[in-house]
Amino acid sequence: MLPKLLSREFYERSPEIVAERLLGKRLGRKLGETLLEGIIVETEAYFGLNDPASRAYHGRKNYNSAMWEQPGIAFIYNVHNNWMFNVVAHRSNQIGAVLIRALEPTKGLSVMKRNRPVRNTFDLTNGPGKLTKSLGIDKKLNGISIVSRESEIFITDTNAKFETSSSHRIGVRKDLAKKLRFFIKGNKYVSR
DNA sequence: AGGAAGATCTACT
DNA sequence: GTAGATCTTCCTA
Repeated sequence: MLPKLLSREFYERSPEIVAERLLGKRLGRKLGETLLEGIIVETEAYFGLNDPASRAYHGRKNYNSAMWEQPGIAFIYNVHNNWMFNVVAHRSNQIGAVLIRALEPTKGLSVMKRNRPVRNTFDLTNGPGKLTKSLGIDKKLNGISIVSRESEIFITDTNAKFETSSSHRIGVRKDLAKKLRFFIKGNKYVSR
């Protein structure tokens, strides 16, 4: 039996809830015939106009418009020459996204290493810019749906059990009072 | 034309 | 652990 694909409804909740619930889920990336896969081990939630760390803070622009659109699509943008992969997540008529910060790679490691040559397997996907490089994700995939099995990127459910923890978001200049970074406790692929 | 950015790498103490 | 260079993308002017 195929693992259960996360539906549109999964993403139609506050980014904070979705960020926490995405931990332990399986992220699949189809590259032609090849399937790359990893477990999501670290995420961050971003809100809209009231969140100074959010790409949406300064209002809707060409590059950030995905954050206003339908939950369950990819939102990809560049920072310091690194692509950031986010999933759009918010309640209806709101704004928000979840940044995928780190994965534990499970399938297609040799292809990932070709995309991003590193000595140590731990360095393959333990940061937001690293995992997009390893998985071959860039702006071309901005706005694609990830709630169909035909998608180039999709996320499936697992029944893994683990402990989670949270902290303030990494690298942001002005963070909110809430802790919006979530990670799997003790996982070796968490970025720090 | 200039600047800022949710990062990463390298080279250190 | 921390500091500095990086040299893309998209913003504002």
